[in-house]
Amino acid sequence: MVRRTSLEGARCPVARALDVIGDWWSLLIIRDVFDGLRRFSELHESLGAARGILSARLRRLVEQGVLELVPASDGSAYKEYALTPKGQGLFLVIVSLRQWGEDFLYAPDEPRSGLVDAKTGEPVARLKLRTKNGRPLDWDNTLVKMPAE
Amino acid sequence: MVRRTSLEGARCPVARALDVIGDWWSLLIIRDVFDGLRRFSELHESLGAARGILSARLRRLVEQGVLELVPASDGSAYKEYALTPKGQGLFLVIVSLRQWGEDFLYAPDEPRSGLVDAKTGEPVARLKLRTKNGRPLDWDNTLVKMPAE
DNA sequence: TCAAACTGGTTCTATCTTAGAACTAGAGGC
DNA sequence: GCCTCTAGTTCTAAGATAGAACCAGTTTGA
Repeated sequence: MVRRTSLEGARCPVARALDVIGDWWSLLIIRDVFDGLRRFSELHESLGAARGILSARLRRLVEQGVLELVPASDGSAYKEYALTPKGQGLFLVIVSLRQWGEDFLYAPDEPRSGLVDAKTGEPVARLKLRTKNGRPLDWDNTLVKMPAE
Repeated sequence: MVRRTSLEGARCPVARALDVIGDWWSLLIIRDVFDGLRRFSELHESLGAARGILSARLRRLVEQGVLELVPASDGSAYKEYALTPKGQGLFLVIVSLRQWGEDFLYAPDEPRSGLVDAKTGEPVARLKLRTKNGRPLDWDNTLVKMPAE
């Protein structure tokens, strides 16, 4: 880790989250696992990260309970990486990053990939902020309420 | 930057997004700006980042069009940082990180902050994945469709 | 008015991380 | 059994960060 100041005990959930998956490679690893890559060598080839770094990141993600090592699905004696429920919970983080990237980081006419319903091919809708009652909300109409303490 | 391999031209929007805001400090800076902090000294105090690092990150975020320098709102000759539309687009990324952090990074009885409607105090709902038609969807029923090329 | 303090940085060095290559132990294939 | 593949570990050079020191322009206040 480069940031020597750990955010582990921070009051802010965003800071805590970034302390776990806010480094250079973790979210890309997790994206690849969501995309079906499981084995060390697959991840190494896909990401191009140095093996030492990849190894350290995977170990940390396992320690943090985001990934777990399970027996390889091809029946060999090797292991592969799988998302825990905690790791699966990161899907919307990936989706929000994807949607932002599609909106602001592509030339207007540049071809781009898109997330679709695997069964019907129907595109996934843009994520939307709503109140618990389902009323749409903009960011400038929100505020963070601190615990009563 | 630590990652020497730039992801700028990557085909994947997640990779492009992380190339812009995937470093150690950028998302925390943006979170603070969403929370109303604007001035260099406010951000420095809130984040505890070294001044040199904070300065470099802010400059990069301005270059990337995520933040912009505007005249300070107190009428002084100083400037302050504000979110551009591109920066405002990151709100759902912050919200998804916040919700994940609240779900998985807090002890069950630990007090936590929450995002609410500023006008009514009504809590913000969990983000939910849906198809364009509004049908709820789980992560394991999605796939990434590549452009026709 | 003019010195002191504040703002918003820049620059410096020691320390830590990363990239990339070389090396290794165990599993599989022939 | 021998060679290759898998999944790492270890090594070094190069690059990034933390924290302190420094500095120019702005504001305060006696």
